[in-house]
Amino acid sequence: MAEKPYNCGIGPAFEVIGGKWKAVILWELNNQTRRFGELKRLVVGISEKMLIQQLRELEEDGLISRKMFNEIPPRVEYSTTSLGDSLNIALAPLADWGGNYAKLHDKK
Amino acid sequence: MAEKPYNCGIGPAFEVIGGKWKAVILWELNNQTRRFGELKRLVVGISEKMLIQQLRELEEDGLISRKMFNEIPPRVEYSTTSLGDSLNIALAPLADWGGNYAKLHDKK
DNA sequence: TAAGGTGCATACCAAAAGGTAAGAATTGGA
DNA sequence: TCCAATTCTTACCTTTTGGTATGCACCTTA
Repeated sequence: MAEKPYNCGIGPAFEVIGGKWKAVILWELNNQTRRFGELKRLVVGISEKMLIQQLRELEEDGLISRKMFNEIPPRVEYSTTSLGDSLNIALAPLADWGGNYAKLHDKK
Repeated sequence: MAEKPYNCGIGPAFEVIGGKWKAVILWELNNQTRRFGELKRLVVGISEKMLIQQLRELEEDGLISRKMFNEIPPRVEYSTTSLGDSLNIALAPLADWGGNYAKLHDKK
């Protein structure tokens, strides 16, 4: 998933938050800092490998930032950047739509 | 890409418009009916196979409708349903965001 | 001494998504 | 007669994505 050019913004947006997990992860970081373990619990069904991989890519794209504390056991906190915040705002209507759609299609 | 449950609407939404093409296709149908060939030209880079496949799935999910005319050569027109319209509305902020993001990252 | 909590990394594999190429059906027109 | 236009199908393949399993490093606590 990496093509150009696009005649609208949908293409670039999906390059950044496409895939199964990224939007959900970013959404969990909306307005709150989360530890790695927290995210693992919140994002139901994700494996550690995927979580790390997606967090790295979100970081590379400037959507989230990572803060590491030199403690034992280790502690790492993830939070959105201002760019990530702006994306979350843009995702909100889509999340609403998805919520309604899920209700209509009786997904428990 | 087909899991449940989700704790937010982002999951279901991405089940429906996830992937490389669907959102772009739906976007091209925003407020206008398009023929198959038109879409092929508008959605830059898509193959016929992908276009048909994605159109079929969008139809199954109730987002677009297909009108076939018994003419030779054949003519088929695609347009959004009201559900598809509501999704396009929800996608608009994301498209805006993507447009800005693309500018910032000098993707020509 | 052993086990557990944390945040990773890595190797290997399976599944899904996407791409390429070819062809089918129909009729009008050169 | 042969080709063009249009929508769609099919077979085959490559790439991407995601999943499972395992291990590491460090310290705390039992």
